[in-house]
Amino acid sequence: MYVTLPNAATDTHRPTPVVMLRSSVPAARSVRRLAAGAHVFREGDAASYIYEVQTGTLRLTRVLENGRRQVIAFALPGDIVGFPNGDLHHTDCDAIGPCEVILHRREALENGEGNPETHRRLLAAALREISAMQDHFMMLARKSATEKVASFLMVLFERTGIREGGISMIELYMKRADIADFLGLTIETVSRTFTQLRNSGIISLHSAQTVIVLDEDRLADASEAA
Amino acid sequence: MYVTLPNAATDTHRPTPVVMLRSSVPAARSVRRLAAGAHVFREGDAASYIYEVQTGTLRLTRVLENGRRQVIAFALPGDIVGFPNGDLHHTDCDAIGPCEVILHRREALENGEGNPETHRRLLAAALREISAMQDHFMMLARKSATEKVASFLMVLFERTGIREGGISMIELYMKRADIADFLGLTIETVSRTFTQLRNSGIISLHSAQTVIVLDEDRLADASEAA
DNA sequence: CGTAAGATTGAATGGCCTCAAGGACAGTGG
DNA sequence: CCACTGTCCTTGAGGCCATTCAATCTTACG
Repeated sequence: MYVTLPNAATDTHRPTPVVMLRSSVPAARSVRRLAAGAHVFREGDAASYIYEVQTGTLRLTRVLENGRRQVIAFALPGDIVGFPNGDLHHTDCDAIGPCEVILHRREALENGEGNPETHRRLLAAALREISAMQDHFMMLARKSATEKVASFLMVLFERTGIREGGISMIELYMKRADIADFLGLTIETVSRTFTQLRNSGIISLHSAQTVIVLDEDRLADASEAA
Repeated sequence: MYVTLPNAATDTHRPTPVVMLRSSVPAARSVRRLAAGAHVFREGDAASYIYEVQTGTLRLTRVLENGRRQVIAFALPGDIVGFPNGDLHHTDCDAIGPCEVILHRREALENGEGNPETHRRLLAAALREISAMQDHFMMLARKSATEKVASFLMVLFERTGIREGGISMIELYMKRADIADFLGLTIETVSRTFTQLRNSGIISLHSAQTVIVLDEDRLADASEAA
């Protein structure tokens, strides 16, 4: 998942309904269940598979020797991760919570392996990935802390938000540290920004992990530039 | 071109020698010459072609309605740009100086169009692009102004630097504003950082566009964290 | 209840930005 | 040849936002 721009010309992630997934994936597909915290692959691992998230959330990270870390993306249901560069994976990937992922052999992307439809889907996912990352550049380079956090919540709400009895809520499966490393901020700044959005009456925090969206319009405003 | 990390596990851009390009591109390829400032494509244009830079430098940009701009990448000889998302281009692309680009039909990436070798090359370029952009995230999110500018000069030197009579130099075809929008800084900060590197004796400025690298080791040090 | 991990809040610093002015340089026309 | 002009680059002063360092609060869990 990337925090894209509201006005982006490309609709990067129309969330793929599970039903659609079922029909477009060969019956004999390989599915793996992952416990919370389980790693899918590590930087330097041989890239044998590409992974399609069915349920749960994956986290892609990169680390520098000096400890600085960057969360590249959160992969939500419908997202595809693990595109290789050469023969190796170039990020770490682990499950934030319990997950189900579909495994695609790398060859399915490279030559279709006899299934043109899968080939097309994987290639399209790779190209969509490029576009989404370009949008994400804007975030990291040009947005303020408030804009970043608000954008983050907007995207998360659009993709995994729940409306229930007139209440709009978001479950944050990731920790503050993950959000900070994803947005290029510190934990403290993320926390302060949540507090600020709360004091503004835009959101409410049922718990640290559960966000209630009180005013979607003002959240959208906060995610854009002044 | 992305400013990647020195310690990145992926060698994203082994500069492809022109000779190699020649041999791997079909003889009947389509080449286009571009004048300085000419645009290759604009956001929203139909993506009919993918472009491989042979000579010169291309600039990929994205703009927000409020004027904030992000330079996504500089494309140097050997780089491939214009990967579509859906049927459209999602960035602007123009030539910074006179350029020669090779045109590949979009179908060559999508189905090989009867040439498996070209298909393989384009797909590999797309995957390399993903990896390079992930590295670039580190830059935008986690590096200081000095580290950004030093990294930028390092990459540019590795890819287009000239050693001549014991002198190492870099031609900057792009303006300060382009560098700033690429690194997520302001023009003033980029200029000040150049001055600071000059005062440190790490570089020297023959002109605003010509950088002499006096101390490669210290430039490398400046590009990494403390 | 005690411990540990995560989240929040406070105070102070600093790095980058903003606003503003001046300098370098090429192109143009008198 | 030389002002004139526009563009780009540099430099300065001041302010703000995010960070850093540090302490407290919350929550989960044995």
